[in-house]
Amino acid sequence: MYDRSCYVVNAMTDIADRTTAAPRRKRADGERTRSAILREAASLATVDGLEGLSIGNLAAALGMSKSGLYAHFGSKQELQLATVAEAGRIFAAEVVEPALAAPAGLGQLLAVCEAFFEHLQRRTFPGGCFFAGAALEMGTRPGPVKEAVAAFQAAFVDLLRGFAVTAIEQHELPPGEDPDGLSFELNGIILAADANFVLHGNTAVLDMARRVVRRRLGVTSDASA
Amino acid sequence: MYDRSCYVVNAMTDIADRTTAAPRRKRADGERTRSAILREAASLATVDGLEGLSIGNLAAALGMSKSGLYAHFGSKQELQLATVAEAGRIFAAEVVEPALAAPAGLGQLLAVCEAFFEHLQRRTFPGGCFFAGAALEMGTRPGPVKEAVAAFQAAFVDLLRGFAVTAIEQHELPPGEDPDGLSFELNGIILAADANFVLHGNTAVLDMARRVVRRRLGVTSDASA
DNA sequence: GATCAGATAGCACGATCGTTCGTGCTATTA
DNA sequence: TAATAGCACGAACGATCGTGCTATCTGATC
Repeated sequence: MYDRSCYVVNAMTDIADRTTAAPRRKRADGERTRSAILREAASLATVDGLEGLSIGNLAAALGMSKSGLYAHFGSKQELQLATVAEAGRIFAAEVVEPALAAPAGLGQLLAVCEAFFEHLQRRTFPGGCFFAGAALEMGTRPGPVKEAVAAFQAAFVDLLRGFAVTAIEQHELPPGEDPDGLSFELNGIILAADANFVLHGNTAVLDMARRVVRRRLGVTSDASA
Repeated sequence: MYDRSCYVVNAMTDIADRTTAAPRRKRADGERTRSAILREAASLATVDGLEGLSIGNLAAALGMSKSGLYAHFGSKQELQLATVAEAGRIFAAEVVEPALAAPAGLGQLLAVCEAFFEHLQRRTFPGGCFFAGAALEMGTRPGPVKEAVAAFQAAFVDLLRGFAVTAIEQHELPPGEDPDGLSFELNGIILAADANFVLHGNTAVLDMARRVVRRRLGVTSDASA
């Protein structure tokens, strides 16, 4: 069922894009600045949180004025929404898309976990996984930002689930395996890896997470050396 | 190895208590007020975060003045440390101690997970697990508050690990089982349950988490009805 | 090259942040 | 009962928050 994966990936990539109306931009420098702002915003948000992210700090980090930055979005909430969308694009590019190159089924399931651990280890963001932090932070704050984060998180678990279903169909996993339970578990391992990595900064927890994933999926750890 | 569990539990209960110097209190009403402040602070922190928790909001929620509240702690960081300690006491009382009543080994492993899920379902805190949110939030902010949160999180995983070791010694788990990997996994399931519950507010994810835990521990789900 | 919309900056606003100070009030104790 | 000390208060501080308004500048279009 390749269609299912494609659907979910497209959903993940475009989730927050469709939450913002078309801005009708004309000049290229503005678009460049906007991209630079969002990249920095996503990075800062993993440290200070989406709510703790302030216009003043963000502008100072980019060497521009508060009002000049503010004019790109019109409100803090729009900035947050655009930041979530940017983080989604980065996540899709760094974690999801590399996994799609792997063999469908168990291969993609392993690949997406490995890509996530590399995403952490490479320290794309100083505060670990953007969405892990954003989910816990915004979960208690109703509004469009929370909805965007929740939709992305659900789409990611759905992606895992789709890989698991294919793996079961291809008899790479026991027929009695529950796709919902498995995707829930793998998501948990990913969250535990992020939490421990952020808290203790030790890359050893990522190796532990890799071992746990392989063991859970019944893969003989020949690639550990 | 009952001593091991006791050691960890005491460590968890007292982790943040020893981080604050003796305040030399004399009057009973002050102690009562302080307790009320900390209970409310722990609750508010699961919604706004430990950093987003503001003196003004906290005072307003308690119907007292900012300065009157502030005098109890002397700085926001001291308030945060005391709040972490209070949350630790609540977690120990609601999640850890009930589990100690269960049969040592696998029984305690199951009981502590179940107690955690009930802790969520009962909505002790409006924002789910205090430490799950605090870990992601403070992980990127070096200082004594982060250290207290990290110590508590490590102590909890150690608790799980101790239960797992006992369960293996008692042949309730396969001899090849890895206590580090298992405690890491269970911690992940707990984090996933919290994240999903907070994001989507659906108690169904808790039932899913219960199923996943029982299946992971090889328990026949006779208690599902 | 003139025109115009978009990009950026400067300045100021009301609100809220953590924090400090001085002052009564009250529970405790000698 | 008088003295002491902890508790709570109102007011105010400098700083920063998100958010507007206005002016200047600059890249794109004819």
